Amino acid sequence: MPKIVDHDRRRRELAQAIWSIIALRGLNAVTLRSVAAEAGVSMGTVQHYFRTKDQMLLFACQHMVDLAQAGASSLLERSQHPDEPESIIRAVMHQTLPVDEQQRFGSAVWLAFVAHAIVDDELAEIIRHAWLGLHDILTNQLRTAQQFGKVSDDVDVEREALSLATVADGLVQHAVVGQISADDALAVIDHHLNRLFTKPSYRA
Amino acid sequence: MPKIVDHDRRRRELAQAIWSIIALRGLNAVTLRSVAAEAGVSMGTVQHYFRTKDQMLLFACQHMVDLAQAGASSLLERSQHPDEPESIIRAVMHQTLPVDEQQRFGSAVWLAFVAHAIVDDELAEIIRHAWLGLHDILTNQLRTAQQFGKVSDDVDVEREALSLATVADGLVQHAVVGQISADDALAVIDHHLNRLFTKPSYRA
DNA sequence: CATTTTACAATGCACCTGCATGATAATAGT
DNA sequence: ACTATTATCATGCAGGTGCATTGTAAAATG
Repeated sequence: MPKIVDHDRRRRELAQAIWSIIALRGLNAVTLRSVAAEAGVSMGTVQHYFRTKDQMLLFACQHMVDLAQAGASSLLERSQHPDEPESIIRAVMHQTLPVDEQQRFGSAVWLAFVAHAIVDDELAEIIRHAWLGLHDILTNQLRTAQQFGKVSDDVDVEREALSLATVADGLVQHAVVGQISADDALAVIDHHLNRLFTKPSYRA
Repeated sequence: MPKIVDHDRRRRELAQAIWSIIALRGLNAVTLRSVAAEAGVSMGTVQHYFRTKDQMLLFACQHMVDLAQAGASSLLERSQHPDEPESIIRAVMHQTLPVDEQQRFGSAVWLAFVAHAIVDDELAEIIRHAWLGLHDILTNQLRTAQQFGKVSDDVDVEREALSLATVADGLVQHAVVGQISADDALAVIDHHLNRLFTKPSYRA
């Protein structure tokens, strides 16, 4: 095993251990030793793949962003018809909410990263970039929807995209802390989207 | 000084030191020693007013909630005319956003507490209770607005209150991490409120 | 086969952590 | 004035922290 090791793959495996610790015990429970134990390796191994703890956390966050963006990309490609922006936006929004245990897991980790980004500018840079990606997807889909007459030309696409993104993030907060259920969150999202998209007027 | 000491007042002073550390260096920079240094006292003094570090953080969070609720209460009492729910809601929402340096400070601390609440159920309880208070204010004002015909009877007050609260929280995230400016956040809030409140139809 | 490279582990170290203990001084109560 | 109370401090301690060093064994390379 010792020579043919895919470093990035190994780092990704370690990232999952990091996520587990963050979701279950919080960010300050992440130590070289706890990560090593969670991953079932020695501390030296963790050090071998991450020069410092900071870089370890940055990678864990970046990898989470990468996975989310990959999911969004596959979601975009899977939609053959480009005239379904509403379902695409709805799917993207649903993807960010803690609808199942795995997503709840991810939402908790993400929230921890966002909070830590306040005092870690490198982390903030990663998060801002991720948000920009989401923003681009939303604006593109909204513009497409406008072209197909599904969304009124009066709406400010930029503002609406920001609005949708912030609603999702706020809902994640409330859901993860246990204030609301995932269904409540979905209802709010759907309510927003229903107001945004002009329903097909019943013409028979 | 040694006998006539208002314990709660002292704890509130220490809470401010804790907030400073959280906002500037994050939650895991909060230690008995750092709090003592920030407050200009010895570590023993901090221990004298908080039995454990956990209780210290809980008090710091609870006190932040108390201050916010006091601000909201004075805001409600200051409005003589009960038929101004829109301005009240707008003021409450603006109060949560990082519009000035002090609010930015508070928003950062609050976000740190929320994120930590994921793995600290006592903290989560405080936060859920605070959110409930905000929710009550919003629903009450929305219902009042409905009685005065300022808000359509069609809107689901509960859902709309939750929607407003989550929008604010999401905007706080984006603003504190530097993705958007406070003005951007205010614009989104105003946009939401403008859609919610029926404008006085130009009838002369 | 010899050698270099490399994945992984074990350990040591200076520092920090929360918390407990003991000391000091100043006041409140009597 | 004496004593008990208490606010504050200094210090000690066991455990945890990130990181550096060293060791070891298993391949890949020539």
